[in-house]
Amino acid sequence: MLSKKSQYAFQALGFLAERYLQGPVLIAEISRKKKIPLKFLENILLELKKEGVLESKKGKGGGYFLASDPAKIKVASIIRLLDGPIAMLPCVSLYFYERCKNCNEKSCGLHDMMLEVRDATLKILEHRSLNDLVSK
Amino acid sequence: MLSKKSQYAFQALGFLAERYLQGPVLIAEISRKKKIPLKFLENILLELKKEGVLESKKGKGGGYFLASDPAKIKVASIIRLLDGPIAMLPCVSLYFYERCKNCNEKSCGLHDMMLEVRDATLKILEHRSLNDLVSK
DNA sequence: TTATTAGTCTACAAAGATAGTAGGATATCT
DNA sequence: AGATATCCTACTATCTTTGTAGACTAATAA
Repeated sequence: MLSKKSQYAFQALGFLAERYLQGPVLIAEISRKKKIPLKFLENILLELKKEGVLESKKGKGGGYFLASDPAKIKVASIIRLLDGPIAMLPCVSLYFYERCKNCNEKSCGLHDMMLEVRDATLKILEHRSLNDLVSK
Repeated sequence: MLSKKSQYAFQALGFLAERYLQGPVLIAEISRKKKIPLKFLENILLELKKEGVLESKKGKGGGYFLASDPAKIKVASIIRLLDGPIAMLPCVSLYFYERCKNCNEKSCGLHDMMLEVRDATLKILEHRSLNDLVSK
């Protein structure tokens, strides 16, 4: 399951995608509209900023906004930033790979199965962007 | 990611699938062959027994064995028993469903996306059995 | 230049999950 | 009775999750 952090992040990012190119949005507004605990949201947005997903402006008229076109920001990449691996096993993870101790990957049924799951999952998540979070 | 518990469980279940109908297998043997901490494995197998996946016999000549044909035991059901939901969001889970507070499911982009992921995942895991864990 | 606004940063804390371990109780076989 | 092997409860240590607190910094406007 996605963590609360990721779930909140997607709600916030969806909101920011709707407001893309319309100037900075206050943390407090996102918090209010999306019912996300303010201080928790602060931390999440800050993290997304450090990872280059968001930009911000301080002071009056400030707030957060997407660093790039929402169509270019993949859902898969956000999950990886905040929750880590998408795969169900370390030995089938693209970005967080770790070797299995006990099985050799050439002949491990579980490995093959989870590789299939990973591919099916990424086929979806790598082709969905923040624009897909915007309700039409 | 699957927990260590699930990962160990699949190794043990794969081993028991290979030995199906060949009599009880000792916890100690599984622990040794699959390099799983003995006492941890005890707990896992006991849980799987309580859930009806395994049966056991005490005393000399005892041990664990599959309660039914490995071809009939779905990988998806084992994950649910030990780790809980397979879906990435509570609101798209079949067996652990919980309503979203903030989004309505009719028009939530994330909901739709994660529903797709769930379906793609289950399409694989619901059609794989313990026999698929046995190396050929 | 001072007050206000709004994000930045570090640290902390409570609760829960994870990954085990310990040791005695119970059932079964010889 | 004694050996074997699972059963069961409880415990612990560590990590992760889900936040909260409060001081700091930057930008704006009066």
